[in-house]
Amino acid sequence: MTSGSPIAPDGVTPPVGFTHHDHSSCVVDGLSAAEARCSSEGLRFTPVRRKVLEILLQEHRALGAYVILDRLRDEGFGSQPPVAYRALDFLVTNGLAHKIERLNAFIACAHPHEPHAPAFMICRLCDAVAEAQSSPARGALGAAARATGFRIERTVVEAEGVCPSCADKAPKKDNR
Amino acid sequence: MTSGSPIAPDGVTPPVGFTHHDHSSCVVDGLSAAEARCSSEGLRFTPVRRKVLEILLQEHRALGAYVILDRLRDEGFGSQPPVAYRALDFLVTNGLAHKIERLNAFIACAHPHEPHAPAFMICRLCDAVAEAQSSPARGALGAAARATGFRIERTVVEAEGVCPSCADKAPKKDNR
DNA sequence: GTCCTCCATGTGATTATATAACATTACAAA
DNA sequence: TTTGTAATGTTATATAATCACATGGAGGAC
Repeated sequence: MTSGSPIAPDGVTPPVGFTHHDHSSCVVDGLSAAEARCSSEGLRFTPVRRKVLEILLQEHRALGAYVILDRLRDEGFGSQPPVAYRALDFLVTNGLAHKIERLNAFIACAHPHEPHAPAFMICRLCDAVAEAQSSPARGALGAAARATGFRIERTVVEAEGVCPSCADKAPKKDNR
Repeated sequence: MTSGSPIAPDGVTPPVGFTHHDHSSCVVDGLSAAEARCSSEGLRFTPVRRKVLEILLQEHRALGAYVILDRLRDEGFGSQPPVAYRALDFLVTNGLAHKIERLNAFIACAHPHEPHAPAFMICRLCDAVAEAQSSPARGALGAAARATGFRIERTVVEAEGVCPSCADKAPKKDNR
């Protein structure tokens, strides 16, 4: 979506989130993609839901529900937890946002156009989160599932580590 | 570890957890493996820690910290949250147990012998959890990490779905 | 347009999960 | 035996998520 993503040597498109990019377009594009999706599917993209998505789109980090709630209050919306949780539930259910289980926090979807199995890279130094695609059915997990007869419906794939810019800043192996 | 694991057609050893097996040996073997590991590495396998691992080993399900805490109290240990959380932290840190992030709950490690990147299959109907191996560096996530320069230190891989025995009981596609 | 229904929002209260801070006790090494 | 360190216990609190119920607003049936 964002223009100018460099193509890595092995042909994989690296995800946005750790790299410099035109961030204002993230917000604008994300909101209009959501708008399109909701109108085409008959979903109600109400002010709270829109505002929550906008808050999430403003940073490539996962935000806790209570941080979001604080910002909602500042904007004049309700200030009780269900306000935030309901909007987040709507966004997650409809693929416009994801929950990062490791952090009990939420992030805007980077690929809101089509259904996908997301995977996340979480920097433990700067908290940046980048979304990539996963292919859970392939690989060791898929093989184990087939071997046991387990039917996979949804996957959580999250990698914790150090993003490139933090690795540059602290070139030593900075294991906490 | 458990004797008699059938080998699936494609050569992958299916994980214990969904299949019938000699469960008493899970507990016994798990405790003695932990004992061995701790003594070889100079770790203190204290009564609370041992009891928590025993509680976890008793079922192939993830248990919340407060469930564990209840059982600890029944056994005469301290009854405040840190008692459970500290023991769990010890077990997780030393690879004797894992946290299932999706459930905010804990499970005994099924492969306590060597370092590994675990993957879990969680049945949403009966709550059974089986541990398999993952290979995060291979596959799409590893490619994305290499493409961005992200250094993976730890991965969370959890699949939610329906285990074979629940699928047999409710053969229809039982999407909740 | 009016009514009606459904869904969304707002609020207070509560439950669930996890950590902080500090005192006390057990262990092991010198 | 002294002494430092790690483990345990307790009180209190922080953080995350849900329940239950009242209110309000958008759209369809008529």
